[in-house]
Amino acid sequence: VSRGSPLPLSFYARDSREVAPDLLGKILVHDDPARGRVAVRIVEVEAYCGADDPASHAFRGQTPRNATMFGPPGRLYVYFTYGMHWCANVVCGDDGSASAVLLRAGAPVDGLDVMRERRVKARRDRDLCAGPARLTQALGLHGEHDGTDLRRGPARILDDRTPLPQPPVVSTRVGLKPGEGDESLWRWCVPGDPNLSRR
DNA sequence: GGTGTGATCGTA
DNA sequence: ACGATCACACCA
Repeated sequence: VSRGSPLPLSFYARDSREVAPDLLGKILVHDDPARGRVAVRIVEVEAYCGADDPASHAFRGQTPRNATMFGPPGRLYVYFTYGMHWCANVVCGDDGSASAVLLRAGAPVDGLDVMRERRVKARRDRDLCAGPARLTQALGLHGEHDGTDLRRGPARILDDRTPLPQPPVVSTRVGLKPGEGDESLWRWCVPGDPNLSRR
């Protein structure tokens, strides 16, 4: 089901606002040695723009937590928040630019049974990956996957050249404080997809 | 469908 | 103290 080719480094080595819409429709896979393969098709993303973006973890400079953001593109930046959730980003741009794309939602395509076990609270399948922390939990990703090379695994992004059903729709980012970049149109999603974090 | 609130702890 | 969130209660 989840097949495709890794994306070239040049795909990731661009501004996150260019990479973000291009990530829609791509396959995010986690080949867990213990649980097997789980995979989703990416349907919702947000761009975070390094030191210039007050909403970005990179805004206040490099720390041990966000170091992966400041590294080379094509890696996974996984962070812990609200004392209980993990969220995952794709590192973009040049080495040191700290540009990244938050993965906010996916359409499950493989390993549905394992996702349901990991996300016992999900009432229906469309809740499995509808949200950044839900997606990360369903895929079985956490702190140990911070820094993963997305062209190598165990977490990877694949392109199976499936066209989007409709062109991406842009909107404002979710969960930001007023005045800290909340007005920027840096969220993209596949319109009408049932797995979005907001309907 | 919508809104409001508590959980829970690493980070700065 | 606060957070790139979630689940649940409750109202419509």
